[in-house]
Amino acid sequence: MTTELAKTFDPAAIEQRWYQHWEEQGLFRPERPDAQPFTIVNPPPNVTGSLHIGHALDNTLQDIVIRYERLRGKDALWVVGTDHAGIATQMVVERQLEEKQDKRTNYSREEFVEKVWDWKRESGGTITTQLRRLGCSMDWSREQFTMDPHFSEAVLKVFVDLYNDGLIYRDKRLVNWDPKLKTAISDLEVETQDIKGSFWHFKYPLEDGVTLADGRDYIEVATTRPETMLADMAVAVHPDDERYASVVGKHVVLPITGRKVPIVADEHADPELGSGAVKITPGHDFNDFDVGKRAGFAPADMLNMLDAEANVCQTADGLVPDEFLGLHRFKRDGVDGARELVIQRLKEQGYLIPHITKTKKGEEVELDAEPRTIATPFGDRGGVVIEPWLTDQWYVDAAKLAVAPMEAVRNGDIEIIPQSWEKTFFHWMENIQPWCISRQLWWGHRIPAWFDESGNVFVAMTEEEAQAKAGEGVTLKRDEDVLDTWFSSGLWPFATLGWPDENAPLYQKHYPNDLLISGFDILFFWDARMAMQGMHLTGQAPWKRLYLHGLVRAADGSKMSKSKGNVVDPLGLIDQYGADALRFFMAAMESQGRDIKMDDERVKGYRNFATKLWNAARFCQTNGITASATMEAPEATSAVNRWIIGEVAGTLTKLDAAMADLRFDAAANIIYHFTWDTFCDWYIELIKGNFDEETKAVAGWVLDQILVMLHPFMPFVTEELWNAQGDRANYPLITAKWPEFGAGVDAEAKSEVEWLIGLTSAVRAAKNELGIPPGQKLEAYCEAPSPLAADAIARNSAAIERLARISAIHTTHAPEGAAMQIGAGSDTLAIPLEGLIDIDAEKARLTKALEVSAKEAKSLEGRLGNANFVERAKPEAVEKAKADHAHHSAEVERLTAALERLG
RNA sequence: GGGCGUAUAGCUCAGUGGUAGAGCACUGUAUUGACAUUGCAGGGGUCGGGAGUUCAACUCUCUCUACGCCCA
Repeated sequence: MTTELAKTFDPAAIEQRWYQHWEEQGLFRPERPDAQPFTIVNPPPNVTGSLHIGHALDNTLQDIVIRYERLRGKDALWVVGTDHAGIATQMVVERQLEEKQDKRTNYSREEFVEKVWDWKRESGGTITTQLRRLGCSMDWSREQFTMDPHFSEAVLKVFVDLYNDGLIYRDKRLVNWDPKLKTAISDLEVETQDIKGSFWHFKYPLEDGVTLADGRDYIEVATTRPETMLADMAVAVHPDDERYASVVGKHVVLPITGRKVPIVADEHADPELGSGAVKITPGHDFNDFDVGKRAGFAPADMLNMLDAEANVCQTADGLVPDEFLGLHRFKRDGVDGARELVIQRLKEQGYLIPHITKTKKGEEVELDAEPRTIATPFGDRGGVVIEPWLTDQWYVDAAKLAVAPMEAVRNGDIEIIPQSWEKTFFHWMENIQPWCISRQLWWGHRIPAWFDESGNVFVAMTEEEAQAKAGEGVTLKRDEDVLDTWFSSGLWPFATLGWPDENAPLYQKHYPNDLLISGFDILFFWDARMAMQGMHLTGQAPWKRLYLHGLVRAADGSKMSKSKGNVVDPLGLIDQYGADALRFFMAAMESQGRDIKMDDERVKGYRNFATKLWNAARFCQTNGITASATMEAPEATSAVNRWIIGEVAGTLTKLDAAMADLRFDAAANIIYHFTWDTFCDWYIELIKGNFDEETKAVAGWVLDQILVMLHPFMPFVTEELWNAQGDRANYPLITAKWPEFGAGVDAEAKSEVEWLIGLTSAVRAAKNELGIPPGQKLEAYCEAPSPLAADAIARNSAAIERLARISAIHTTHAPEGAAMQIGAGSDTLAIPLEGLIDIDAEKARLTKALEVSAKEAKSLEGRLGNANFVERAKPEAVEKAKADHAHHSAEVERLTAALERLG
């Protein structure tokens, strides 16, 4: 029994119902113990996150692939879950405390972490509900969280193992320090922005009457960060710079602190830039750190002048004047900081070299500093300027781990799609820096390292093991820090499957994963690190293919951002147009290697497409066309039925090819055009009024094939229609079988139907151009029809009458007088129109067509007359040119004759 | 500074070494039952500029211009 359908498709009425049904019935991952596995893991969104348009794209693509593979009979597993998002989550909970005039440090670590868990239980993971609205068919029964006990266990084990392998180590060096969040972050979490700043020039006096060659008793240095002069430890000049050759090895006495620091020769100093001399602050600048090391300063001896909040503290040599202590590094919230005070003092003491410039009027003015654009590092979470800060942190030796993934990409074990990303991948991997993985947070995986009182470290899975290593009676204190969230999400492809238990059934069957789909924006953050960790820990590439998609941009092409207020909410689009339409939009717009511009009109167009299909199904139902019972195409005798079966076969072949290449846009367009153009506009029109048993069976079968092929893209409407078409005996579409049948293209049927279509189109076009009412029925004459035409006419008179509005085609000579000349295939039909049309209009129409064909024929003639072409071109190209030439020549003849007949 | 990408119809985008397509928009037209969230027909592009390779270039190479992204 079919279910009667409403006149208009209403997505909201069916989406939730079907999603619930699928999930409750366990249809996202049916038991298929013997089937070939197919595995995708989703990029775990932040537990604090909510669905944005980028998630919608990413997850739609994954769902299309997973539904496709599930339909193809595979044991398709889509792993889903969220990550604990160390900084983001801790910030959310701290903000909640702030609202109650409370703060984290009012609690013990354990109490605070418990509060985070409370938050997670209450409000975490809203995105998982939102992914359901998009129709994503993940295996929710195995939903994961990076802080789950088994996952945490894996993370600690990885830390311990990598430490034992010498791939994780503790080091004192400069890190990117976020003074707002008071934690180290990795270099990937730093975003460089150009901001307007200043370049100050100072005099550093030379000690003991030493002078430069030109007699000056000072060295000029320049800086964008004057406050750091409180911790300067040297002045560097280029070894080949003759201006300073005589003072290398001598000292300057710093203003304010009175510190005596050496002048060193180092290639870092660029003679072309400014004075050629640079101040060196090894404890607060990455370049200076290296210069300092070369100059013989050990990291432990490098001066530090800032605390964790970037307020000035006393340096080890005690030379910073009291008035600076406690000041913020620079002006903040309208309050002057160390920078401003340093400038003031230098100016007062005559050490500031003013910047002379001219106004627009040409008057000379004196400024404290030269205005400059400065590339400034900001923390991507906290949004404040990053401070290079000298601390002890844990590092991963990324350079060693990067070797295997690079080899995997080179030898094809990992295929990156689109391939153009390979270069970016290699460039980053080849220049990879040590990865700082410790974070000064409370929420996250606490580092399994214990220190004794003399600072010796013991790394172990548990305190007991660490104690055993340290020996009895030794007092141990656990490292306070937690691990970078990406360190744990890098284990996602295998730790979600039961690793490190290598015998875990899921791991055995579903690792390595088949495919990873992610935005290119996390290629380094996540994808590369997964590859590094995966290859080292499991010995295998975590996935065979890596598909990178672009960003979804606002309609004007700008990046979506909350601050710009141009964020499009995918849930709003779903409310408005339905999840199926949004999904289809994402698929149709996803051409490899390009960002997607948001276009509501296009989403609307795909909503219309769903409605079109809905109405086609409705039409089928009212004519007794119902669910088919076979995979095989029904037996067919009529040309139209044989033709449409062949068209399904062709569509299926093209669709499979597009899916194999992950060409989502091509796949979507193939099924779209088959459904709308071929099935709705031609097949249904051709069979109207002729619903014999064969036709009903074929039409029902074709509609079923459409529903299956379209299902990965539009799961809701297809499932609804599938079930409305008849009793499927507990055989839901989501777990149905992908089309599989023996029938192919029937060439005879194809030419016959194409002849019919050609005739119909030609008649419609001619009538339209001559202003004859489209509904008007006419008679035609075809004196000597080709065998194809004769058959087509004899077998399809009803369709010709209904579609082409030709009531009869006589195989006799057309009566004298004005007639419309219609071409169909190689045949010409004359349609007498005495008194109905303007003969001049018909002549004009034919002349226009004649000119087109004559031009084409002439051009092709020229090409075929070119010996070079005939000899050198591919035989197919020559053949095609010959055929085209024959066609156009025939058209010229036909149209000329037609014009002659008109007189 | 280095790398990558993009430039095709009014807009958003496909595209192949053999002479250019889709959706939307636009124009004309159609309404006694699948669908006006529709049907039918149509107009519209020297494929960013220039040079080269080739019998043939939107397609391959070089170069220029514009825009975007990443890294330093």
